[in-house]
This record gives sequence, C-alpha cells and structure tokens, in this order.
Amino acid sequence: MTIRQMCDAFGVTPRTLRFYESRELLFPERRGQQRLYSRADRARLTLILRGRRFGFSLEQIRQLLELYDPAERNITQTEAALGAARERLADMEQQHRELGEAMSELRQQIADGELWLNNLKSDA
Amino acid sequence: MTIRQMCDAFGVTPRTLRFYESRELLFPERRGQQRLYSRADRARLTLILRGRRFGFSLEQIRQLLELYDPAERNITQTEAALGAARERLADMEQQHRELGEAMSELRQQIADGELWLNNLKSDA
DNA sequence: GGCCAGGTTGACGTGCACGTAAGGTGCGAC
DNA sequence: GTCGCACCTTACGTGCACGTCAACCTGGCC
Repeated sequence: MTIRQMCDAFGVTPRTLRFYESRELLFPERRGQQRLYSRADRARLTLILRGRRFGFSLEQIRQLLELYDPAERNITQTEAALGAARERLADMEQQHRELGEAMSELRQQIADGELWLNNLKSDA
Repeated sequence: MTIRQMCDAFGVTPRTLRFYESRELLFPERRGQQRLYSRADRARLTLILRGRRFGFSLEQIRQLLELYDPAERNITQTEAALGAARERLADMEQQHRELGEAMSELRQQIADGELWLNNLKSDA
C-alpha cells in the first residue's frame, strides 16, 4: 500500500505518516525511495489514531505499541512495557468513568435547556 | 477567594487562571487590582478542568459554559448552545464506546504479555 | 520610611503535533 | 526526450495551552 492509499484509507496526510515514522511509530518498507505499508502497518496506524483520540501522546502510544510488537522480546523490556500498559489502562479506566459521569451531567443540562426553551415558547 | 486559594484548591497555577480569564472562561471580580473568585467561579473552573480532561478545547468549553450561564438567555443563543452540546455529547458517546473497546483490547494484550512472561520464567 | 510577600500586566519561550513551502528524484505517458 | 505527477527530504511556520521572566504596584509589619 502506497502512502497515498494509506492517506485515503485513514484520512490523514502524507506529512502525518512521515511524522509518525520519524517518531518511530511506523516502519514501512522501502522500494527505492517509496514507502510501502503492510497489513501490520495498517493495524498499527489504527491503534495510533485511536490512542490519539484518547489524548495519549505519541510517545505514550509508542511505548504501548511495544507491547503489541513481537520483536525484540526480552524479559526486562516486556516487564517495563507491561508496567506502562497497566498505568495507561488505569488512566483509561478513570477517563472512562469520568467521561460517563460527564455525559450524564451534560445530558441533564441539555434536558434542562430543552425544558427552559419549551417553557419560553409556550409562553409566547 | 484569592487567586492563591484557587490555585491551591484546584491544583492550577495563577498563570492558568489569568489565561482562562483572557479567553473569557472566568470572570472574577476585582477588589482594586486583585481578583476575587466567587462560588460560581469555582463551579465554572470545575467544569473547565473536567472538559480539559476529555480533550475539549478551551473554545469548545467556553461555548458549553454558555449553556450553564443563566445570563443573556435568548432563544436562538440557547438553541445554538443546545446544538453544540448535542454534538459534543455524540462525540463523547462515541469516544466512550471506543475507549471501552480499547480497554478490552489492552487488557487482553496485558494478559497475553503476562502469560508469555510466565512461560518464559517457568522454562528458566 | 523601609521592605518584603504576594499580586498585577505584558511579552516572549516551550512542547506537541503537525502544516507548508522549497527544491530534488523516479517513472510512466505521450 | 520531456512533461507531469507523485513522491522524497529539509527546514521553517502554526495553533494550542500554558510556563517564564521582567517590571511594576500594594498592603501590612517593623
């Protein structure tokens, strides 16, 4: 898959893909100068974009990706990656809870606003 | 409440509070040059900080705060704010779902990593 | 009056995640 | 051959959310 196909498929720019590569988040093969993205690269990009939506930094995402990466597996590295992953998971769980609470509050506020609006309109 | 008491209570810096004020997120009263924060200001700051944790921009937060603000209530403004709030809520719901899925995947990956680690250790 | 802690306002600096412009390369179509 | 297009690298620019620093009040205490 060329860089353009990747961009079209994921809705990102070439600049973004090259930037991710410079930060060691993606490692496409090279045919001469051209980048070629494999199925694994597409899976990684999916994870990267998801992580970004959750507010994780590219560096945090890079560390998480090590957990998915079967290469360079030794005990200390895996243990470090596991520790980082557990911390991220705890963050995500707290964020998940707080997001649920915030959604409830926002729904309540919306309902209040709608009620207020209907009262105003029925008066008129 | 002075700026220092606010900072201690919310774990932010004076710079942050003045910055929020410059972006019209907070409107503390003035006793001479000093800022004085009311109960309403503290409630607004709570909402601001929560919004920030969910990745909303300060501008988005400012628009949402209009929904909470009982001043300057007219129909078109409230309807616009309600529309924005519904869009944000939809974003939050999607983010909530995706975050749940990502947590499941990450838990699975952690379990895999732990299993692999235990196998390696029991071999040794 | 002297002085200091704590407040104030700009103005500039920083880290992140890219965007953008400049100039060069490879390659198939005509 | 050369035109055009897509790709490449390098370097600088941008927007956001603040941090940092300089310079200046201001009230309270000795």
